[in-house]
Amino acid sequence: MYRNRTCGELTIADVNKQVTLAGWVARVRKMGGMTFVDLRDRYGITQLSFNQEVNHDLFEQVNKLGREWVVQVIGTVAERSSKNMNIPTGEIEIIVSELTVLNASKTPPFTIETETDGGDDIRMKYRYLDLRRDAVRKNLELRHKMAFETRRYLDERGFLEVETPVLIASTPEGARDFIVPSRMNPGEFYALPQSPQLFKQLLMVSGFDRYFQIVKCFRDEDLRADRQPEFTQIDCEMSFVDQEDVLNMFEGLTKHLFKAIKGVEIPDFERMSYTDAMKLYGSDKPDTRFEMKFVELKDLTEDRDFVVFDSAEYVGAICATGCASYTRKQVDELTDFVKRPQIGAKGLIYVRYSEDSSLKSSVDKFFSEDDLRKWAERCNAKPGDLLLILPGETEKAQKQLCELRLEMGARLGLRDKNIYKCLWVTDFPLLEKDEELNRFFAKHHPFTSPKAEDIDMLDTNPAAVRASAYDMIINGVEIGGGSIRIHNSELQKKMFSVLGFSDERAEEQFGFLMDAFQYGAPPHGGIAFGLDRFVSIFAGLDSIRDCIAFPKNNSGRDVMIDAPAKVEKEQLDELGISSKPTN
RNA sequence: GGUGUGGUAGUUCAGUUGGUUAGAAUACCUGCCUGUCACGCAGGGGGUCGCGGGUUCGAGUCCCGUCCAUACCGCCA
Repeated sequence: MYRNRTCGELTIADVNKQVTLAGWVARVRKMGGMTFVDLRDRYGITQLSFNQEVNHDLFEQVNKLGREWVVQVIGTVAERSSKNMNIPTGEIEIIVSELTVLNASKTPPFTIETETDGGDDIRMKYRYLDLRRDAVRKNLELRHKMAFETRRYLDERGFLEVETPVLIASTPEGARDFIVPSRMNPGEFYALPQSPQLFKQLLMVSGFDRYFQIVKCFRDEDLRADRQPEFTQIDCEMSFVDQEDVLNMFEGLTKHLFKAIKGVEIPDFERMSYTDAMKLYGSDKPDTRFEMKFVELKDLTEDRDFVVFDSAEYVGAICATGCASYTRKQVDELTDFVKRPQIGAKGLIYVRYSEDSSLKSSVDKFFSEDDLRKWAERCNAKPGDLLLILPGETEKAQKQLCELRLEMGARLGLRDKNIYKCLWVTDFPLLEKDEELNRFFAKHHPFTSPKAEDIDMLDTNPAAVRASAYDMIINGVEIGGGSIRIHNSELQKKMFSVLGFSDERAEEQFGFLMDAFQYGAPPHGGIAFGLDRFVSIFAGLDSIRDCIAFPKNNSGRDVMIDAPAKVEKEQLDELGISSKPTN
């Protein structure tokens, strides 16, 4: 037996007990005639105490220990003469009688402490050491709890977890697929799933009316702080449901997770149509922790010979509460912010609504104080506020104003990580037009059902057709999304035709689905959550990498195992693949 | 593919206008220390300034190229 207790559980109640502990040497403090060792496992830290006079040989032995050595000790729990109330085990220590080195360790490249001195790069290379740190370990524990509570909630409601294949076929729409060559079928390839979409719909046809799966998905696209090439979804599907049923079920799941894990009661989610979200926040995933909604000023800005406004399709403003005192420098910073190429505004117009009720703007040459007052009234501005105005082509200006709004929210401290605002965005457009290719793409995916009342417009005005699709947004992060699916083969065929698929191509790619729909497909719909993002929100993380045990870096590399890597020519030959020499 | 930021000791960073032998903290090693818990004190070792080229009497510092990391844009049904 290596141990009978862990390093996080012994308290004053255990005094005089003989215990066996095993763990890692976190720190050795040599005091001359005494040495203290912090012994660490994933449950905590327990202090070991060694006295030169009590056991000279043992004392010699302990003074040879280095950081991260793995040791086993047998000893007696004792009350400390000087206590450390900062740690749970701080009232006791182990008077060690026997010490066994189970394994020595090289000095780690960075310190294994809550506040490590290691940068991202080195921590990823030695991720197995990074994971010893409690900050990182806690994220994985949280992740486990969330997955566990999700399973509990869904199981209690009759959901079955069913595994779907990882080696599937590539499909044309959506993200780039990861491709896997088939040795037994030379020249042919599997693809890794971007989601189990088709399989879960087929499971509905099979009668598994409540399905879920916590499942890895794969997308071969560039990475971001919130995007990994392999990521985990809580994938769900239900039969005999309408949109309202799905929303209620998974609003319930979300509330359950908040309650069970964070002890937070979340009120009923706000709901917002896609159109409103775009109009009021310039985003289909608005951060609703703060208002600062867009206000349209176009009609109030006309006929003053200010060409910037007159030529603009849209003039939008946000009201930054209490920011009238912003200095020239601060306003310039904001101007530079919106002029960055990533945002691309030409400039920023401001109106300062001073405490003395006077109004001053960067466009005083064209507008009277009365004009400005009308703007301020419409924005519901009070003395002391600052209006920030961006003109331009509607979609672009709204996007820019959205970035500015988020920046202002951050500057004003309105994006508190401990506040959670949950939101359903609904009524997404079914289709999105690619102007270059002059064809429509599915905004969600090609299996999303149009709203019943909009189906007629599929022929006449496809762009106006709304989908029974919905996203769950928490604090401006897209946590999940789903839709009611098409379950009728004729409508599905129609959808493919609107998307520009020939009958032959639709048949070739998705014939099995339309076949299945002809064998009694029930009405169904579902949703998928990004578990990594969900955990990150709960943990207050900026990057999903911190809640993934072994994440990829920005270039899609695992720097620890050094993947991806070249393979032997023999392997390629066997697969019938010729390697293209690269420079 | 693009834009910004960064790359200096094991690690995290500082390094002025281009000017002596490139510094600090921490980690590591040695010694002292019987109640520490970020122990303390004294001493020591440790550098291809990412890489390549250029300008210059002289480059960590300026210029060009390149690689890597990172945030974002494009992309992500």
